[in-house]
Amino acid sequence: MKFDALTPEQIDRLSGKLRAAGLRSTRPRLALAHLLFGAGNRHVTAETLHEEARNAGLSVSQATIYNTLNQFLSAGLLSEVIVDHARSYFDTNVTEHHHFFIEDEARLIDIPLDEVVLSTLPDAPSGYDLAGVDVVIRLDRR
Amino acid sequence: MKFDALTPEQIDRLSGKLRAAGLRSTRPRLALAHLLFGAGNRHVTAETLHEEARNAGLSVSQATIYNTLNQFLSAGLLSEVIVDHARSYFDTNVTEHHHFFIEDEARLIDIPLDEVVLSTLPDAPSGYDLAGVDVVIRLDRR
DNA sequence: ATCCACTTTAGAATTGTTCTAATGTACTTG
DNA sequence: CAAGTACATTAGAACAATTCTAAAGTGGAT
Repeated sequence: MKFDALTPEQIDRLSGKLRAAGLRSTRPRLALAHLLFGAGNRHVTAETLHEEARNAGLSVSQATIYNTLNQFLSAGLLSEVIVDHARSYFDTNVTEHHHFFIEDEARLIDIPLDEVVLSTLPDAPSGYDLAGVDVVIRLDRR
Repeated sequence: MKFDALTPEQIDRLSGKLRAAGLRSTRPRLALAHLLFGAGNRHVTAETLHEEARNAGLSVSQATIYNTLNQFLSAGLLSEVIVDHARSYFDTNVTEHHHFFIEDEARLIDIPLDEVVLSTLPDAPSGYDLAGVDVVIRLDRR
């Protein structure tokens, strides 16, 4: 899955996505965007994405992996999931939703928003606004 | 609030708590236990606890802060809250509950369990057991 | 085609945390 | 209650994830 393997249509689509987010369409960004957004929702860490890139025959530096993930995050193309302070997890699903986290496997699974119903929530303390509600369901292997 | 400032009653109480948790009652552990469990529920990071200890005239090494927090955690005297991958937060409230997190101030506030009602939860994927549900409500200064 | 701002990169730096191994201290046992 | 031993504490080194630096490269406006 080298850069050359992308069809002009794929390039146009990803390029457009980058542009729309205010980012230049560069070769490394296109390739990483293809890995990230090419098929369904994904969860990656800098390390897993870097390895995937290497396996796909791409040579991108670690710094670019970090830069790109952070740029995509600020641009709203990715969201971040905080479940583990050893590693940052990035999620291609940027709509509001929740997560299962399997610690043993360092693996995340999305939970659609409607599968978690919060029927009672406390008011935000005065002087503060609610910025988001994260529900993480931790799982153990049976 | 030096070690000498602890009354024999306080020492007995904290000592008992450490023993009950299977930990030797040592001078640094007693002092840190006093800071942690001396008054109401607390949230600390290694850094805030270390500073508090220094302010209290205690000289405990950074390594002891980390060792002690981790030992208290394994012993069930503390719980850990994962809201930020920059820092580990420890909570003296070891009962099930949830949190407000004010990112700007790096500050946590407990939410009693009954103030968050999860009326619908997804089933754990097959092969896995539910290990815990963490709800974090992120707040912004208005 | 040229230029300029933005990107990428290798490697150094930084940060929170853990490890190492030497010294010190609580507790057991004789 | 002395001595031994298992556990604690420590300073500093090591570590892992991430960010920074500054030099070389590239996209795209002109």
